[in-house]
Amino acid sequence: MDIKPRQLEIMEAAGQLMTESGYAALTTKRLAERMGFSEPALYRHFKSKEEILTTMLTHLAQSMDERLTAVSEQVSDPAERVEAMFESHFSFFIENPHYLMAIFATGVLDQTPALERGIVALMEVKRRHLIATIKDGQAKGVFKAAFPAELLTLIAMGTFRLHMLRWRMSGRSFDLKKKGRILMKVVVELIRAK
Amino acid sequence: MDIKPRQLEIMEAAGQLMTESGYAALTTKRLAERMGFSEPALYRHFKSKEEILTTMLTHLAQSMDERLTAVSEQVSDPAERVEAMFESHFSFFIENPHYLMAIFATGVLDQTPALERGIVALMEVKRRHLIATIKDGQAKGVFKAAFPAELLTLIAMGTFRLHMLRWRMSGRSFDLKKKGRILMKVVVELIRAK
DNA sequence: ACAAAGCACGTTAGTGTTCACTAACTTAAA
DNA sequence: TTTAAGTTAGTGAACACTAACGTGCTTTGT
Repeated sequence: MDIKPRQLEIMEAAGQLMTESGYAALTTKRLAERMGFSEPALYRHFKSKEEILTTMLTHLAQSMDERLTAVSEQVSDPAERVEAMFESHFSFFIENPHYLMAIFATGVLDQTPALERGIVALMEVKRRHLIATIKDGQAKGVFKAAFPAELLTLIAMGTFRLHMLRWRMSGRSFDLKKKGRILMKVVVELIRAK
Repeated sequence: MDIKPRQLEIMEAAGQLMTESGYAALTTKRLAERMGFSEPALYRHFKSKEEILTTMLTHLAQSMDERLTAVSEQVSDPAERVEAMFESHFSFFIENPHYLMAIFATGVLDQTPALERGIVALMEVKRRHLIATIKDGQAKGVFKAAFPAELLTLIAMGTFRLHMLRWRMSGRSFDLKKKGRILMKVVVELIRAK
């Protein structure tokens, strides 16, 4: 499925609205307003509001997969690779803040199974890359092998997510990337084999 | 502010609806239906829908504060205390599943500042208790002193939150407490001074 | 070469549904 | 007789979405 420029604009505007003021703020009226055209014009580009969001999520999952694959190819040391992956995340979300909704929207979207599935799929992409790296690190003796890689992965992802959430709840009052780099470095040091 | 029995019933029903099917599922119509009376009867007990939710959040924050204070008094060893705190959390949410909404609803409620504030306050309660315990542990040489207690706290809380989220997204398909106990034990071992 | 047909992308006006909440009345107990 | 806790009926506002129409560009048949 290829995405047309206008569709991309709409997705960006939709993400902006959600990121700024939450899921409930994303109404067809406001979205059309921000796009500078009338409400029904939206339906020339997407068949429903739900389709806008599912398209965003699959698009995001794909680009994240590519990004993390690139990081894996470029950074060979597992510890450095874990840090690079999160660094890449921070950069991405700072450059594409309209996609932040995918991280914060959990639990909002439960009434629409398609959206829930999209979010789960996105988390699975990140998990897959991270767990592979941590297992690699354990095999190479870089990370502690005494604990299951699944649990270490969960710790790293959970830390990342809460960091993002706190950044948002604070009204973006601190440097996400700078603090995040320090934080994820602590996580890496904690799981590093001494 | 004391809470009447009928108010408690309504809060419980509201929490159930949200926990089962998300925030959007909580409508005055459905809530009245579940309570077995008509919609306007709700307004004899709460002046608005928002008040139901803010009351729930402050009520929860208070009971959580008491619970964590009790744990702190009963368990003196910092490492054991951290584990006991999360153990207490798991037990509480299994016994009071209607309060799960407070953990999952983040980002849903942004349009209503009062709710956002309630959620932030709740997280602060948990954070305050946890950080005090971790600092205590660092002072006693139980936890690694090389990293700021703030960051270790964030790692522990983030891990807990993601564990809860995964439990929910899996359709409660695993034993929250059993897996959670193992997971939080790993976190404690990671931050333990060797 | 060029009109006709089709299509992409807008418009205005309006659909039915659902929402949180209110007005006014009833009833039983204190 | 006041009050707490219900009722029926209905409010306006917001929601996602549709019908029908306009208009200019591109493709196509001859």
